[in-house]
Amino acid sequence: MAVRARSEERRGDILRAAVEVIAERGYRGATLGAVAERVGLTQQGLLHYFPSKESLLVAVLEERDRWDTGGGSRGAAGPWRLDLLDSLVEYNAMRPGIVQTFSALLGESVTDGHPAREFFTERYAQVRAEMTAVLRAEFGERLPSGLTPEQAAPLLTAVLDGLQYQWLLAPEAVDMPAAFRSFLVLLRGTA
Amino acid sequence: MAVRARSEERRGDILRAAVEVIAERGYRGATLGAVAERVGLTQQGLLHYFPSKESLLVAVLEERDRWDTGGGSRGAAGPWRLDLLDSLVEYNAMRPGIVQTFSALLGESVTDGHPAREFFTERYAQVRAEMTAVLRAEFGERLPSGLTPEQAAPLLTAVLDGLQYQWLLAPEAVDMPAAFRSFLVLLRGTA
DNA sequence: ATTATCTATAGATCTATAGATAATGC
DNA sequence: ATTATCTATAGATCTATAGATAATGC
Repeated sequence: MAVRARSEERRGDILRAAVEVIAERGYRGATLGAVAERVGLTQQGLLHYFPSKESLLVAVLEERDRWDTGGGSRGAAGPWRLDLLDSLVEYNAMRPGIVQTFSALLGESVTDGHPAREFFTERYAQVRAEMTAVLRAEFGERLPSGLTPEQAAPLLTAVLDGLQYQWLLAPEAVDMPAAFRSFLVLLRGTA
Repeated sequence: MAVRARSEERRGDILRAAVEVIAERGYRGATLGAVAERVGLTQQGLLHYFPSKESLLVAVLEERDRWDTGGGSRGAAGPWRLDLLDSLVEYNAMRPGIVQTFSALLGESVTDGHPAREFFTERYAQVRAEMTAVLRAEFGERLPSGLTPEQAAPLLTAVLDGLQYQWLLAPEAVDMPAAFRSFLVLLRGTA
């Protein structure tokens, strides 16, 4: 039990280090050696915990999934509300590292045969469905603009991602939370 | 003159091949050998035209700039209109390769010290300024929602990028041009 | 002369496998 | 026994430099 606990701890350390290194260099640019060094292991020592580079990426993505769906503020079915999304954006604005990791991975994932491609494809289908539910809960079948929740959901999703890139590239110039609130004004039809 | 012409042609071929390979593997994953092979050269032969991998990337980005600013439909100062943006999105939806190249590069560019980072930082500042001008031309100082053009411009930009990722990951599920038109509905306040 | 390409190769890395060694838990 | 790590290393690549060779334009 104690051993298992220590082992789990080690894996957790490695995952955190991997998230950092991916933020800095992307998945393709990340090396097992760089991740290992960050937790005080040799590259071969790291492979004891994750038998291949791809298995490490998969673990990072799985943790992300748990974080997304297990996080306290909502259940897996997602009782998100627009104002909670707002808080999420504010929260993200305080964690540039994680935002950078997943923005880099999303970008890479559109290339052919990328090991995260399927993850993101499924994830976005799910996010669109959730956003549709949020919008329906907030506005019913029609937003003030006349759009349906199904029409607005991909836009809401796109704004979240697109703002992240702009903010990562120019954090001084782009106030991500304020911009997101402006988008909510747009959805609600008026200030 | 004939030599210069042939040389320029070769460089153009190499650039096109580089755009393809970057779409498939990103910049970090792209190899000079893969690009060279696509134009029937050895890797060392390619280095005669571009002395380093980074110089090839720079040339790709410069060509993109020329394409963006030199394209027939507007001058460098950018007499864009919202309905022309609409056409641009439709045009992009027919060119998944190029969209993939620049979406992959944007994603990579947020990682530390990426050679395209400065390019994208400057480019987005410029795009936001242009979008602000477009919105001001269309709506004046206030959109129907009450937002200022400055507030709406990053959102317009974000939607363009975010929709591209969703579309690249699931072209069957996401109708990018239709979604963009929905966003225009949102900006205009009503259908 | 200059331009276009090629062969050879140095010098770096990277992932992953093999196998040894030490420490831990029954 | 099992777990945790390490050293050694095979096998692939990759970028970039050096220098030869052939072709083109004065």
